Parts: sequence; structure tokens; C-alpha cells
Amino acid sequence: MAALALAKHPAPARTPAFATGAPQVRPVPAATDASATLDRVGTTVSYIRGKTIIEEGNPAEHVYKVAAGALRKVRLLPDGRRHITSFLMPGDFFGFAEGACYTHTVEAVADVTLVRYSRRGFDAALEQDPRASRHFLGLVTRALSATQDHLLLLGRKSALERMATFLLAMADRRASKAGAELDLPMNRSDVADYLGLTIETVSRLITRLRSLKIIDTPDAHRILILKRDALQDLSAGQAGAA
Amino acid sequence: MAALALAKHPAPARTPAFATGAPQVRPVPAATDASATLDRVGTTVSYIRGKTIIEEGNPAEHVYKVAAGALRKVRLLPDGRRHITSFLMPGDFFGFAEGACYTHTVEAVADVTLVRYSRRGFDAALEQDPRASRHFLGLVTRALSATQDHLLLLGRKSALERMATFLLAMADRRASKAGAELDLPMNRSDVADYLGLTIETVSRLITRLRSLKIIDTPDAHRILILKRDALQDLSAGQAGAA
DNA sequence: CGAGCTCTTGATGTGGCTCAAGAATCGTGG
DNA sequence: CCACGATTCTTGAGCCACATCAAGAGCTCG
Repeated sequence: MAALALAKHPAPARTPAFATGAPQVRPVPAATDASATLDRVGTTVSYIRGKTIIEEGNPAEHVYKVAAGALRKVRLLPDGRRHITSFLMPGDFFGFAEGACYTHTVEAVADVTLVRYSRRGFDAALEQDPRASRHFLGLVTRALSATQDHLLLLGRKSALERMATFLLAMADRRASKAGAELDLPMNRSDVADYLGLTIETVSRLITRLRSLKIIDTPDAHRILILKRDALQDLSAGQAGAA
Repeated sequence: MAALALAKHPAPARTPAFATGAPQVRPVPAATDASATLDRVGTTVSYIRGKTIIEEGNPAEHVYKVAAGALRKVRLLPDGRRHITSFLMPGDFFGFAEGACYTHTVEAVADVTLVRYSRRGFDAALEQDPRASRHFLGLVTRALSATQDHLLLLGRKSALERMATFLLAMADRRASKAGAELDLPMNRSDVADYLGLTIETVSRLITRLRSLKIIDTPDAHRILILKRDALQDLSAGQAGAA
């Protein structure tokens, strides 16, 4: 319900590319990676922050690749409890490891630009190009491995360990080159639902890490990692070990 | 360290097929499924309950398919906390979604019979048979989906909901045709480490479900599901809803 | 038939949740 | 550019689901 449907009158607004509820569609740019077959059938689309891209249960008609921005893969329990399976960053695909229907809702955490493929075109490309399906086997395998790491985190790690692990993982994925500063596009609620915690606990953990001088927080969405090795220790459970 | 290395002197023992620490090696039987290419390069091996088949961190030299029995995929935290990523049942493969080294230790929960392939032979088969890599893409995709379900369970479900979900899933996978009786090959400790709980909590939950007349337990490893729909309700969180 | 597991049950403790209330921050309209 | 309402974030107090600690009861298997 948080997500509005397509805007009827695309009103002029600040950022031209993200002005409307409806995605901006542009011709696809140039081929960059191995799966060149794909790039011929893709369409570039943009969505504003908060937009729902695909919805759990809907027929899986498209496959997407993230070009810019960040998204969350969400699952809901019938009573409204929410879980975030993963965050999607530039280079990630989504919607391709599905059966007939999507298993997750995917929403834009920040303004995003995506490349969209029709499921049919995508599957045909897999069929044609023998290397492509091996390529995606690799992709899914890596996704599986990351998901298994997350299982261990949710099953056996304390709140502090989860937070430390999360910050390190995010730092690896989106470290702005400028030193150890890390930009978190998602809000506390997203982090909480990703780590199996509550907003309050996430907030308290960040405060704790700040008062331990392990991180600093110029603002709520910016994290400066001061002691990476301390985080590393915390993430695996050895509190004050050398 | 719990696992002994290969026994030097295979001593005579009760069950001929599982007598020794070293696996019994037999010529491979007949081809049964789609990936017929594989069946030519496989070797059938058997291990007794408790045996470690592959160890996390070791070079990934073999791929296995479960022919009979049950196994657990285990991960450890440096301080000894244990997590079980999944249980492996007949038909499941393991060791193929790996990089250079295994990411999990795999141990036999019961006596098992496996088909073993060399990694090289396996990869070659994937290379040769264009259908094979699509086949395994499907396998990994299903594994990913199951793992994501488990994430939701660990991230957002209560202990009782986890237990109900687990019993239902096991019932689906290994229902002996004889009614709703379910044979749990793993012990309480395995279940606890799979569900992110403790042995005591698992035991109490089973007691609770028994006193609610939702299940019955002829013995500790046998579960009789009396009210499947009650379990179904519990597994998603709607306590006493119609 | 006895040693050592595994499982169950009880008593107590606690990490993280819930409830509650401010404080920042963001976004929007004037 | 500023004001102000709406979010989002932080912080505190109290509680509860599940963990921990402890002990006894069954099984298994030698």
C-alpha cells in the first residue's frame, strides 16, 4: 500500500529521469559483459525510490539487471512480519531464478536504473548461447553461497555480530573509494528486517559501535569505519581477542 | 576432530555394507535420470552414521549424489557454535555448487549410500552435455529457493513456528507411505542447529505439540502427525485461526 | 547389565523485543 | 529560504521468549 500506482499526469519535478511513477524507458546502451546475446533484447528503465518493481506471486515475466541504485528483495509473513532476503546492487540480476511466479517483492531502496529483459527472450538467450547458462549457473551458485552465509548469521550470531558482519559486507560491496566511508542507502527498518532484529536494536548497536570508536556516523546513512579489524573480530564472535 | 580417518584394519562387524571407516566401493548401477552422461563416471560408496564425507575448507575434488540415507551440511563458527544449513536426502546432490574448496562439512546422519563423481569428470559432463548445465541450473535454483525460505524462518519466525514448519517440510520429503508417520533420522541437536534453537527448546516444543494432540511420538525419532492443518496454521503464525 | 549417550523436564537468567516518548531529519508548500 | 508536518532515528524502562544451568529418565550398545 505504500507504493502508489502509475502516476496519471507525469508532473515536472526536480530530477528529470525519476520524475514519474512510470519508468523512463530508453534504448539499451552498449554491451559490456560476457552475456552479449542478452544486451540486444534489454530495455533500460528507471524508477524512483520506494517504487515496487516486481511483486511476490505475480507471473515472472521479466528479468532485470541493476545498472544503478539499490533495491531490496522482500518477503512477508501473513501477519505482516517482514524479512529482507538481500539487497541488490549494480551488476546484480533479479527475477531469473524463479519459477512461474516471483517469490519475492522487489522495491527500490534508492532511485534505480535497471535493464529489463523479457523472460522469454532471456530464456531463449540461455538456450542459444551454451556459455550463458554456465554463466548463470555461476551467478546462482554465488547467490546460494551468500544466502548460506546469511543463514549462519541469522541462525547463530548475536545482534552485535550480525551488525558487524553486515557493515563489513556493505563496505566490501559499496565502499566509496574515499577511504573507509560507507554509504547506506537503506533505512534502519530495512537493516533490521535483513538482520532479523528490530529498528531499536539496530539503532542501539550503531550507537554502541560509535561509542566504542569502531565506527563514526557523520549522518544516519553514512558510516565511517574506524577499526575494521575490530569489526572483523566482532563479526565472528571473538570479542576482545587480539 | 570428531571424525576418524580411514580405518587401517577394516574389522568384521554387524552390518557388512557399513562395517568399516573406509567406504565400500562398488561399480555403478544403471542410469536412471536425465543426466545420463554422469552415470558413466560415478562410483557408488557407502559410509556409516556419523562419518564425515567432506570437510569445509578442503579442496572440492568430488561431487556426490545421495542414493540412500541422510546427511547434514554443517558450518561452524570459530567458537564452536554450529549451524546446519540443510539436510540431504536421496536424490540430492552436494559438493557441486562450490568454488575451489568446500564451504560446508557434510556428515552422515544415518548410514548412507552415495554416488561419487570426480569434480573434473562432472565439470566435463556439464561442458559436453548442453542440457546438463541447464539441469543443474534448475537444481541450484531450487536449492536457492529452499535456502531463502529458511532465511525467513530463521529471521522472523518464533520457535513454535519453526518447529511446525520443519515437521511439515520433513513430512513432505520423507513421509513413509504408511499414513502420516514420519521418521526423523537426525537427533535433537541436529534439529536445534538447523532451526537456530537449543536442544532443550526443541524437546519442549515436541512435548508441547504432543500435549496439544497435534502430533504423537511413538519414540524419539518417530513423529505421527495427527493434525496437519494445525501444523500448517502454526507454521505461518496464525495461532488458532480457522 | 552397566556406561554413556540422548532426551526430557525444571529453575533461573538474559538478550533483544515491546512500549513509549523525544530528537533529528526530510520533504513540501508558502 | 523558511516553517512545519511527517518520517525516521534515538533513547529509556520493563518484559518475555528462549537460552543456560542442572538433574533425572530412557535408550543403545557393548
